[in-house]
This record gives sequence, C-alpha cells and structure tokens, in this order.
Amino acid sequence: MARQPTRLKDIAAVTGVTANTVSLALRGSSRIPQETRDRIVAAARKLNYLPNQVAQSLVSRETKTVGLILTSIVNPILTQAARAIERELAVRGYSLMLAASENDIAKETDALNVFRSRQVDGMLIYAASHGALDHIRPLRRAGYPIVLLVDDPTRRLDMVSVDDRRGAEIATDHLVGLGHRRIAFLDAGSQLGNLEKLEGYRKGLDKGGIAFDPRLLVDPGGHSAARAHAAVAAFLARRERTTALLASNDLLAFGALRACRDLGVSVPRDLALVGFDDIEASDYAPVPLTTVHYGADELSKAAVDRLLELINTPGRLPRPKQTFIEPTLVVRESCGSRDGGRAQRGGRGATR
Amino acid sequence: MARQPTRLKDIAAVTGVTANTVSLALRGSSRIPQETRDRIVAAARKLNYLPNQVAQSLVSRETKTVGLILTSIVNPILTQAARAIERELAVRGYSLMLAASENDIAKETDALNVFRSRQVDGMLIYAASHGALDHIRPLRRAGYPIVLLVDDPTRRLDMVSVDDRRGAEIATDHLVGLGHRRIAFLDAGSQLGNLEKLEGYRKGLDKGGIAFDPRLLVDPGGHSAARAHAAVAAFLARRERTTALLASNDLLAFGALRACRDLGVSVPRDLALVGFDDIEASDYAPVPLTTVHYGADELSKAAVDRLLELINTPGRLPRPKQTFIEPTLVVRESCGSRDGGRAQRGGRGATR
DNA sequence: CTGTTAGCGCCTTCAG
DNA sequence: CTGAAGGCGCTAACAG
Repeated sequence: MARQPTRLKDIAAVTGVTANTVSLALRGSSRIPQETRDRIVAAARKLNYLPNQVAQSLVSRETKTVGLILTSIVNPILTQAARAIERELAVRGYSLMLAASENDIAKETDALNVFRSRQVDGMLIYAASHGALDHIRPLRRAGYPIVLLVDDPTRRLDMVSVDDRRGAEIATDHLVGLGHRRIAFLDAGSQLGNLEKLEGYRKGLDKGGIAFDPRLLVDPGGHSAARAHAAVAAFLARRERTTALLASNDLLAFGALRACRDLGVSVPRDLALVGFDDIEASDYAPVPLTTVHYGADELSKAAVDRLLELINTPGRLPRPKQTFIEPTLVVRESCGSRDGGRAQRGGRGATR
Repeated sequence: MARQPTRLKDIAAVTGVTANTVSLALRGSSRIPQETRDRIVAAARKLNYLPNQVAQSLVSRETKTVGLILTSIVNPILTQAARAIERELAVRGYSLMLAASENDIAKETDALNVFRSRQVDGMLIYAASHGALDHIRPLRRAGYPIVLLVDDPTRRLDMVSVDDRRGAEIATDHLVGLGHRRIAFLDAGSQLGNLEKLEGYRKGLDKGGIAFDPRLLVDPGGHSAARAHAAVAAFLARRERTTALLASNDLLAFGALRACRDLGVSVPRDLALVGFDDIEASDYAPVPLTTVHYGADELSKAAVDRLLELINTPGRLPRPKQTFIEPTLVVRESCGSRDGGRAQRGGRGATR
C-alpha cells in the first residue's frame, strides 16, 4: 500500500550488513552483538520499518488471522460477540477477518472459501442453518480448526454456543408458572432448520401439561423488528386467545411490542411478552423486556480459547468438544411477574 | 490451516504438466489448449484446490484486503456501517479486516501498524479523536490509501462522513422552532475533541437568538445508555428549567428517556427529546425518538468507492476529497411536534 | 559472529 | 504451445 515500504534489504544497505543479519537483529537474536543490534534497530526505526507479514506468513505457514462468519450483522447480539471476539484475538496477536452470510448457505460457502484461500489459521462460524453443516464438516476433517457458534445437532464439530433449547425452556417455564396456557411462539429460525428454541418451548409446554398448538406459532418470515411487527399484528387479529408470547430474539420482541401498542393490547396485562438475548436496548424498551440473558463475552472468550487450542494442536485435531453457555432469565416488566401478581390479574400495564 | 492444502505443484504432478502450465490453465489462459485446460481444471476440482492468496499477494503486491478501525463496536450505527462496508467490499472481491480502538489513540495507532504490517490495500478509519490525526497523516503522505469516516477539520485527509454539525443544527432548529429556549445538550464527544455536534447546536441556538449557556451541557462521561441515564438524572435534579434536550446519539437518548421516566418527567410534555443516528431501536423506544437520520449505507458505499479509487490510482495519490452525507430530521413523538401543537402545551404525552 | 544458499507458493519473462 | 529461470520479502539451514 505505501508505495515503497522499507524492507530488510533496505536496512541492510544502510547498515552495511546483510538482510539476514538484520532479520536476526530485529528479532533480538543473541547471535548478533548488542552494538550491531542497536545500530540496526536504530536504522529500522528511522526508516519506519514494519515486517511484511505476508512474506512472513508464506514461510511460517501461519497468518495469525482468524475468520469470523456472521449471519446478519444487524442483530446486536452478534455484534457484541464480534466485538468480544476481536478483543480476545487482539490481545493474543491475532487479527480478525469478517464476512457475512446473510443467512444464505451459498454465501456462507463463499466466505469459507475466501478464508481458506487467505490461509486464515482458524474460523469461527455462526452457521446460517444448524442442520446444514455438510459444507463445513469436510474442512474439519481436512484439519482446519473451526469452532461453530451455534449448536451442531450431530456433535461432530467443535462448538461453543448458548443453550438455546434451555433458554427457550426456562422462558416458557416462567410463563407457565405465571399461569399462562396459551403461549404463542414467534420465531424466524424454523425455516432455516434452527429448531433448538422451538424444542425448548415445546419442552416447557410439556412439563406444564400443555398441548402444543401449531396455530400458536408465528413466523415473521424475516429477522427484522418490522417483520415481527406485521406478523404479530396479523396474529393478534386472528384472536387466538393467547395470553403470552415468547419471541426468539429481542428485535422480534420489539416488533411484537409495537403491534400490541397499535392494537391496544396492553403488555403485560393483556399479553405477557418474553424475549431472547438481552440486548442493551431491551432494558430501554417501552415495556422493559423480560428476556433470556447469556454472557456474550463469556461465549466469545470460550470460543476463541477453544479455537486457539485447536490451532496450536500440532498433529491431528482432538475430538470435537461442545460447550454450552447457560442462559438465565432476566425478569423485567413485560412478563407481568415483576410486581408479584399474575399477569392476568393486571399489573401496572404498559404505562411508559 | 489445512494440514496439507493442494498446491499448483500437486496438480501438476497429477496431470503430468508443469506448475506453470497449471497456473496459466486455471486462470483461463488461451495459451493452453482447451483440452489440457479442462483436464487441469478437473484435477484441481478433484483435489479441492484453492489458490494461496498469501503467495499471490507476495508477488502481486496487493492483498485485496481493507482494514476498518472502529471506535467502539457497541454503537449500532457503527455496526450498521461495518455491515454495509463488508458487503460493498465483498462484491468487489475485497475482504475486511476489523480492529477496534475503544476510543484510545494508542490502540488506534496499534491497529494502524497491524494493518500496515499485514499489507492491507487501504484503510477506513473512524478516528477516535477528530482533532488528533497526526498519527494518520504521515501514512497518507507515504502513499497509503486512507479514508476517514469522521470529519477532518484540516481537510488534509480523504473523508466521508455524515455532516454532524449540520445534523445537530437542524435538530436544534427544530426545537427552537417549537418554541424551546432552554435546550440542554447531552454529549460525550467533547472530551475527545469531537466538537462538530456541539458547534451545530450552538449555531442553531445563535440563529434562534438564544444565548449559549454552558450549564446546559451535560456530559455522560462515557458512551453507554447507563452513563447517560445517570448524568441526565443528576442534571434534571438540578432543575435548570430545561424544556428540551438534544442527545448526541440515540443510545444516550435512551438513557435520558429512562432518567425522565424515573423522575416522572414526561416526554415530550415536560421535556422534548431529540436523538442522533436513527438506529433501528429508536422507532421502538418508549417514546419513539425524533432523531437525526442519515444513510449509513450510502455513507459506507461512498467511503468504499473513494477508497477503491485511491487504491486504484497508479502514481501519486490525488488531492484529498471531503464528502459529507446530508442528515435529515426524522420527526417522531419524543419532540412533541408530531401532533401539531407546541410541546409545552402538552401533546399526547408519553403514554406508552 | 556473520554471510550464503535455498525455499515458502505463486506469477512473469523468456526460451524452446 | 509448454518448460525453465528468477524473484516477491522473509526465515532457516548451513558455511565460513
């Protein structure tokens, strides 16, 4: 990029030694006498020398780079994870390369290839579809360090993820415990085959002795709050006599909240609402959101740790390891249990 | 990363030609007869060949990589920009390398050096401090393509940025037009020397014939909603008889909204509120936020376009060019003008 | 203690 | 139409 970056050879020319000596000196080899070293280091500073990492990588066969594939960068929770990942990597001397799949397997595959071609030392992947991992598996078999950031049902890849199933289950438990029987589930993941949250929801229902009713599934057909807004509005218009709604992420919950406001449905009095992710804005929502929380930083750290473990394993990769981050429920106002009473008996309502 | 990635030489061995021929064939050179080419391409596919970009970069002297330095990845508007940048770059065959400065000049400098060492073809920088650009300027002089994503007061660097000054000005104009005279300004940028918004605010005041009162400046001492929450609570307790507040970003506005709720101050009836950035959540806030909007995607595209222009300029870099993205005001409920009346006379209040 | 040689994987130039 | 030679910037092996 700079038109003429300084090379070892340039420093060599100035100091009257050979490029090799400069290389050794700059890396502090004791083979070079202190005095020569100082002279070389001084010259390097003066010439504003920085080693060419691409040349280094070619010989060392490592790039000190990790690739991260995100689904969509709009979801704040992914952003938060990306940030923690960048930080964790930076302190360990790795750089982060970013790609987005937009929930599209073809783009995910493209990103995989780009990263491979760029010789990244490892990859972190928010797979678009948890069921469709067959484009990733061969890479692991070929020896590529890869850590999935979503659940792999088959357990054949390394993985660090929040326990989505458990998260949806505790959220459902909470609503069931509050006396709700008709609990709707707002989720965009099913289309992509990401069924963990749905399963957790069903498990929670089961435990409460509530039959699963597919009419209570609402699919926004997209991942934005706007989509959720429309879908929930349509759903509410159907008058399914729902008293609670579990949204599979907070952005969708925001849309739901808006739909309720439009239709004069009071949250939590008329409808108890629970989200998922606990993004920063959830606490600042019109009705502060009860939501499933998990440590995105903790998750990121665990994922980076595992990835570096794989990267630094000399021979064959160790057996895949699965790590689940345990979620907790953060109870705020939107579920109606904040002030003790059952949501049905009416709480403070949605006043501001 | 894969223990043994396929090389040109491997394909050569299999097809009984030389590595050179393989290289030409794979790049579709007409110098190689169609039939040989097909044979080579087939072998490459079978061996799952991908070119080693590190090696390619060493000879081509370009990495097809762009470095992006963000201040803090928490601000959703930066994320949104990052996403658009990634997308713009990807369609042009460039990869994105990400680093975060956490608003710290030392870290910003580190990131600059890392990118330089990694031979990125160009850099996009959300500089932490718009006044402190002296660590960046020499790079431009050395011929590095760099586009700043914030204003450079001295106009010596290429830059694509929202017109912060203008944004704050139109927001202030709006509040002045609504009859407000005591307008507070909530801003975390001044400490870092990012004064554009403050200037716009003062200009708006001036035009309205309102004297600037430093007691109406509230500094959250940080960039989070929580900090704003605390700072605004303290400010409101001082009873400065403020009727309006301009927040320098939406996250801060959320915190302010929360402080108002805590203290029973109704928005917009008792206090008109205007934010900045128009992040997705703003429309879903307890009181939908009136805020300064700008096309983050448009900004990103312009920045990427300009950067690639610089990258593809053969000799000396052209003169630096400044591009401002024009902001607009999105009027929602928090400023009290939505339903026609002056905020002071009471609007719908903050009901939900 | 330092210089020389070779090679990482690829591309370009020049021979054949 | 294809092969051989040289080099990108750096490091590793071996000489001297």
